Amino acid sequence: MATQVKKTFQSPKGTFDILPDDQKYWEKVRKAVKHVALSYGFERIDIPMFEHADLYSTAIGQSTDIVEKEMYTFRSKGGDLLALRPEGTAGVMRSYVENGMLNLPQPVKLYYVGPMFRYEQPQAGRYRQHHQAGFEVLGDQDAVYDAQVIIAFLAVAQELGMKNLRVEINSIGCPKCRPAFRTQLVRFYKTRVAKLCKDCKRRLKDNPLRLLDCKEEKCEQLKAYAPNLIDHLCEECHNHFKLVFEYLDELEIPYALNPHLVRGLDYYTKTVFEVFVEDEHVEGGSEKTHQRSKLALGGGGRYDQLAKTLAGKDIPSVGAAIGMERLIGVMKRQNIKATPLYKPEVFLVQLGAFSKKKCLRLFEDLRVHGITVAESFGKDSIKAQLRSADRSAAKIALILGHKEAIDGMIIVREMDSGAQESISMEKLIKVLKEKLKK
RNA sequence: GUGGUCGUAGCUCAAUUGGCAGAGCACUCGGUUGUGGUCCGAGGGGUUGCGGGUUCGAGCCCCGUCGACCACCCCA
Repeated sequence: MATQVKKTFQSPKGTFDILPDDQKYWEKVRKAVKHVALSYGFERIDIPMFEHADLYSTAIGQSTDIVEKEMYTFRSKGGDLLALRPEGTAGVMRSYVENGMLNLPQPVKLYYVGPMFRYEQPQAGRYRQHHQAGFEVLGDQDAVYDAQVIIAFLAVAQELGMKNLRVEINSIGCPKCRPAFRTQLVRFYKTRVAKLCKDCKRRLKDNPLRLLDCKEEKCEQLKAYAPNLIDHLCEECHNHFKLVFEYLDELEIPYALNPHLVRGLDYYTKTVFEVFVEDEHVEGGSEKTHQRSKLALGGGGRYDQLAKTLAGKDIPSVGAAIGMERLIGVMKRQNIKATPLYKPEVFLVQLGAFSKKKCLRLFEDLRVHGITVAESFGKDSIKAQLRSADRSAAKIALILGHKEAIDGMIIVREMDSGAQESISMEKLIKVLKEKLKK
């Protein structure tokens, strides 16, 4: 062997392992998403984790941050320019068109769960590989679905027992009314350029709508006087927006109109929303102070223009995505419990080579009867095995000594009380099922 | 991409001015016949994130680098 060069491997920047101890939270979230999705009629779809890169640049927009600097693009050996998916909606729409879902009864409701990839500076709750659960309603323009997507989103959080949620909602208009508004906005800010922060000066040229999203103090002040999108919606957008409110009100969903809410993806039209949670998160590197702030759990909106951009088709749609890492982070901070996935019911203790072989068989018998068995076959001493049994939290230990193995008997020990009895092997399954109330 | 704080055992953290790298928890084994938890004892674990430099001597000082966290930016 060549000289050993020490290299300590770390998971790549912004990625992380989901360890066994944490799986229970992920399982709980996946279960809630699945249950809610199916109960609202969303069926599962799985799309590739990479697509042709131009699918995203066309769908999301050339001048968005995601496309400009956050995409993982690479060339395949065949020369195609591909990209790891930075979000789910574009791929779902591509699949809808490609698989002729236009011929299904409309709308088509789909949900997905899986990793997304963005090349960004990581922070807590922000990763280069993160996971989203998303709902999409494709092929219907009715405002009722804008509301339903929001309701489904909240239902997931509610099913998990989450508190302090708030929906912020806005309408960013459509190609009929937005350009006129944009012109007006630019006109307003052009006379006040001097008062803007340097980022907003840039935004004024590239993406004026985002001016409304700035958090700088001086820009905040200007915003108060800036023209409001919702005051300049065309009649169709206005009526649509009003209906969304009416549907949310009908179900008494608490929401707040945020006229400055703008989302960073080009494909949105009409309704946009984000769901926030009042969260306690750590601020400051060394001096850790806890500060309450609102954390975005996810968001979404209507994207009636996306299919036109992508395929020249008219497929009005609306969707939302939940950030799973953030959801789980909040669950932990709100002390929401998840039950462990692995809970052995009985622990098998073997003594001696003959017994060990018999136990291997017994393990199979118990397993096919639906009893979860744990073991530490690698250990020989009864002491070590019972210690493992104790830590496994199994209710019952089965002890098969050499003598019992020959006589066709086995010792059933209740771990809590320490009471134990020797019974014949034939009765074992029956006795265990009684004790475990199966 | 820019700036700030921080990296010591699996985890939580010590180590005086630059002077022998430690503790608790966890893990493994033992406390005499085939019985766990409590208790007692022992053991395994570290190139102090990594690479250079200064120094008789570096966990500590300097430079670089990687990573985590925070802010900007943006978002989930």
